[in-house]
Amino acid sequence: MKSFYITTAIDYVNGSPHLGHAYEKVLTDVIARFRRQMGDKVHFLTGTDEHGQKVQASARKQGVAPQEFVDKTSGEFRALYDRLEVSYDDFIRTTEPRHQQVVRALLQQLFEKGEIYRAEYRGFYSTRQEQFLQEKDRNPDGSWPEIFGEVTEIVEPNYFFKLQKYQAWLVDFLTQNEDWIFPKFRQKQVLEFLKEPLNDLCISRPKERLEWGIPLPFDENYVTYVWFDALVNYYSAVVDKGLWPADYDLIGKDILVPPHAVYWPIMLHACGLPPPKHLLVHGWWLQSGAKMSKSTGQAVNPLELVDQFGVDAFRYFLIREMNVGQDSEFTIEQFMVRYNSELANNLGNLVNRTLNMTTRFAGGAVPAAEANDAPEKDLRDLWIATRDEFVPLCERFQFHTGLERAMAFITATNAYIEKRAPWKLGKSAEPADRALLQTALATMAEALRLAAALIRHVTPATTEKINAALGHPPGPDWRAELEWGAKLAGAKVAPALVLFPRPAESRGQKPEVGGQKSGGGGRS
RNA sequence: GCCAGGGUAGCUCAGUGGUAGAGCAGAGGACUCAUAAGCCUUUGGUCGCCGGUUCAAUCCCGGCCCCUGGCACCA
Repeated sequence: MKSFYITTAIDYVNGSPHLGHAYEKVLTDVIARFRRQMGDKVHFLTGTDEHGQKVQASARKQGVAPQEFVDKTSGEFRALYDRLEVSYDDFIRTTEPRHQQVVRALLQQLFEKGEIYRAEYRGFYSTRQEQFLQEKDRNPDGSWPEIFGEVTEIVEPNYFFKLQKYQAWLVDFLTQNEDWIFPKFRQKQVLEFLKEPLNDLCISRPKERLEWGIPLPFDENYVTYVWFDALVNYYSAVVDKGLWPADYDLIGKDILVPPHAVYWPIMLHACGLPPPKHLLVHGWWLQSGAKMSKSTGQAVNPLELVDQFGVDAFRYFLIREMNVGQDSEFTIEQFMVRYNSELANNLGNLVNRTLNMTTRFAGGAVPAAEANDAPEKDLRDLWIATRDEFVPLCERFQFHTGLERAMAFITATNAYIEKRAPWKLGKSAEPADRALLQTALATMAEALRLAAALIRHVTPATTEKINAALGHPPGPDWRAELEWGAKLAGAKVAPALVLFPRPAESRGQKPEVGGQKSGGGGRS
């Protein structure tokens, strides 16, 4: 059994989870579920990033200890992912001892090898914001914005990691591994970035200014600053499991360069470890719609759609709408279009009419097919083509196209039903008509079962409900579930099932999705 | 400014060196098992602009315009 280790970015807990966080985890989950179905032994890691200046400041502002603060906010992220049926195998928190130990061990190792040295760090510091500022924080005229208060240039000793030393190695690695990053064009951006010489990386902060961090093993007056703390989680979580390197690290495009594409592989290389096999870089959900809803006095938080329309509808939308790697617009209108036309009208209604007709015309038991004429054969041929195309699409992360094909098959199944018109056959006592009726009922039930099996990694609960309604306990082998057969003959079906009820909106009213304002573009 | 992505039907997008595609929306029709769902038919586009290569360009090349994002020690 092939092992497949996949990670998400860990979320910084200084804030609440939003659409961007949710998307990344759902996308990773869809990949993880797909790989499991394909027979891989999957290890799926997610978690939270919990140290640093901002967390320390937020905790102080709330008058609680940092640990108490991160326990609470980390719990929020985890609760969301549980709600979204994200099937992670491990949830790592950077405040956990198992992580801190590994970070300290790696730092000690690098220090002893001379990869870390002490030097003066120079920068402009805002006392009010308790942070170093960057050149891009300046106003166009060179002054510092008001919110930073007094800004002074300070010089303090810190520890640096010899990043520049490995620049040539990294360029070489990227040149020789053209498919390291998906989508491919992102890799070009990294090489572009590497045309400029790197500086070494400052990896510490003195404890008097930042105490909420992992102490450096070789100087307890300092804590680790950011990179060795955050990035190492992918490794520390599996250090004793023999799973490194990861097959895929999923990240947003905002944290590709420099952290994941430059710092991380170099850090690993300096430690004598291989880089992850691949990075998968996703885009952002743009929400210009948030502005629009403001003008109507009704802001929309996409996460509220989960409660209103169900987890699977939400997951379906995210995966159906986004071309992995690109950006996409999130609007409630588009969500409703997908929900109504694809989930409710096309799939949901197929489920209900199938169950209803089986109950009405066959006493609630799926008959055996008795004929195989052109309509059956055509549908079956389409199924074979759809299935054969679907798996490779998923392997290339083209999940949205896969779902489109699945929907086309469902549409064809609806069309097949019209062609056979079981409601007419049901009125006939002719033996030929009876046989055709049985064939039609068997065929539509089988097609529905197959369609549900196909999209299981995106809509696990829906697939389960459909199987249950069809009286079908799925087997352990997903590929076998995709074979057209007579698995359902004799199965007792449920009389009816409305999976995706049409909302008030479709009757001319806006859905109630008011609430607090949502976040921005979808950072991880 | 540099780099990248994108600019194709009202909307969201797919696509190919050889008379432009899908879904949704719009129009018409037949049906009634079903979530007033489903099915059939159909309107609709100088494929961002200008040049070039070619028998032929939306697709290749050059230039330009517009939108989005990145340009490091921030995650």
